[in-house]
Amino acid sequence: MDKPTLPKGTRDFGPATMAKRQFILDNIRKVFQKYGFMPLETPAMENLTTLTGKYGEEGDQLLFKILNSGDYLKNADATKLETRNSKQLTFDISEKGLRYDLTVPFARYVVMNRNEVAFPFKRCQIQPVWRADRPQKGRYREFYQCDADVVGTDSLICEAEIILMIREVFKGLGITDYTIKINHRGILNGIAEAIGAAGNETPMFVAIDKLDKIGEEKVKEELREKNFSENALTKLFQLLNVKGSNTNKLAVLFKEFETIASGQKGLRDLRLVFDFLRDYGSDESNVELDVALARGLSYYTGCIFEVKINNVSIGSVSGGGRYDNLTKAFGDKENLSGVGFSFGVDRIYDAMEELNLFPKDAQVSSKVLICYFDDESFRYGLGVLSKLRQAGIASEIYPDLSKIKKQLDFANKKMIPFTIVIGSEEVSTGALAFKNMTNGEQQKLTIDQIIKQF
RNA sequence: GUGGAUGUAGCUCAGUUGGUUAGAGCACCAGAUUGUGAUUCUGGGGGUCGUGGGUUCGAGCCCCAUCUUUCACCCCA
Repeated sequence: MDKPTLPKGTRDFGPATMAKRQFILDNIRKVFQKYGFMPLETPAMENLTTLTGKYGEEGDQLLFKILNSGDYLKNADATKLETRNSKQLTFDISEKGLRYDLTVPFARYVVMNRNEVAFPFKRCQIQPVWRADRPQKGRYREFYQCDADVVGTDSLICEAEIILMIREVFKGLGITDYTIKINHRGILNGIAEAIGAAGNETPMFVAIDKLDKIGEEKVKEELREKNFSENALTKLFQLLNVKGSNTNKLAVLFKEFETIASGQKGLRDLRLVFDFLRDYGSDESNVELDVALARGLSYYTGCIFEVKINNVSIGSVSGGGRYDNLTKAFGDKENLSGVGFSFGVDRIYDAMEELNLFPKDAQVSSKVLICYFDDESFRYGLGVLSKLRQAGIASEIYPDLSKIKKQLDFANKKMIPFTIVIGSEEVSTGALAFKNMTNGEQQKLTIDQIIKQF
C-alpha cells in the first residue's frame, strides 16, 4: 500500500490550525451579522449551465467538472471522441461542476426564490470554493470565501458599508497596515473613451491592472502590441498618474470626463460613497481611489474593490464590486442590481501568520486538566470534573492511570494552563492541589475556591 | 494551460569526483526521580533517500518518466 497523499492544492487543517482559522471566521461572521446579513448555504456542486459563461473564458477553464455517473460515454459525440476534442467533449460527459465562487450560486438562489425573499436581500455565505488553478503560495485549489452581498437596491450605502465592514473585521483581527483599493467600471470606461480606445476596453483593463506589479514601461509595451497609439498611451498615463488625495483625483478626472457619461456616473458614485462614510461618522482612512484597479471578473459593472495587506507576500485578501446584470444571466425578467465582496480566509491566515498576529491563547483547548495518582483519586476526580463543567469551565481528565510526569507533559503539550493534582491526601481532606502550568505555582484549594479563580 | 526550481528521520538540514552497515540538532519513548512538567544526565526507537524505470561491478549522488511543493507567466481569494 502506497503512502496516502492529498490532491494538489488541498490541505488538512489540524487542531492548532483550526483554532486560528476559527478565530478569523468567528470575527467575520460576527461583523456580517452585526450589519444585518442573513446566512445562506448552497451545494458544493452546481449545474455546469449555471456556472459557465459567468467568469469569462479564463474562468470557465478553471472550473472543476464532475464526470457524469454511470455510463458517461453514452452521450459522447463519436467524432469528438475520435478527434480527441476534449474541450467540446466535456459537456457531453459532464453536466455538473464545483462552485467557483459564492456570488454566482447566490444569484442563482435569488432567481429561484424570487417570491420568498424580501428585497433588498442581504445575505452572507461562508463556504469553500474550488478552482482548477495551478497552486502557488497563497493560492489553493480549495479555499474558503466569506461573502456578503446585497441584491435588489442601487443604493451606494451598500458600497460604503462594505468599506466599514472590512475595517471592522481587520480591526478585530489586529491587522492595521492595509489598503482598500476602490475604483469604478464607469471610470475605466470613461478613460477608454477619453483616450480614444472605446471598444478596446478589455485588453486595456487587463494591462493596467498589472501596473503596480510590472511598472509603467511593461504596461505600455503590452498595450503597443495591442495596437494602442502613442497618443492614447500618453493620455492614458496622464490619467493614471494623477496623485494626491481621493478628492483631488476625483476633481482632475471630473474635468476630463466633461462629455463622457459613463465616466461622470462613476465619479458621482464614488463621491457619494465617500459622502456616506462621512455622514456615518467615519472617513476615508485606508481607502485609496486607484484608477488602475480593474479586476478580471467580467460581471462587475459599478464600484470595484480590492484589499491588500501591506508588507506581506500574499495577493489580495478581499475583493468585490457591483454587478447589475447577474440575475438576468439566469433568465430573470426584471433585472436586479447587486453588490458584494468576499474575504479570502486562507490568505488572511497566511498573512497573519507572516505578521505574527495570532493571539497566543487562540490555541487553548481545555482550561483545566485533572491529574491523579491512583484509581481512588481518579474516581474522586470525576466528581471534581463534573463540578468544573457545571461551572462552565472547559476541562478534562487524563483517561489512563499513568505517571504524573506523563500527565503534566500532556497538559503542556495541549497548552492547558491549569492542572488539579489529586492523590489520597486530597481525597481525604478535599483540599486540591491547583497548579498554574505557566509559572509552576501550586496552592491547596477546595473545588469551590478553584471555580472562583475563573 | 506554458516555462524554471525542489524533494534525505515527525521538523530543520549535512551527506566529498558515484564506493561497504546514510548522519547531526531538535522532537519522540524509557530510566535516573515509588506525590509533581517545560532544566540536567543516561539509554532507546525511527529513513525501501518522493515514486517508478534506466545506466553501472556498485546510485542518496548520473539519465528518463511521474507526483508534491515552490517561482514566473496567465488569472485570482
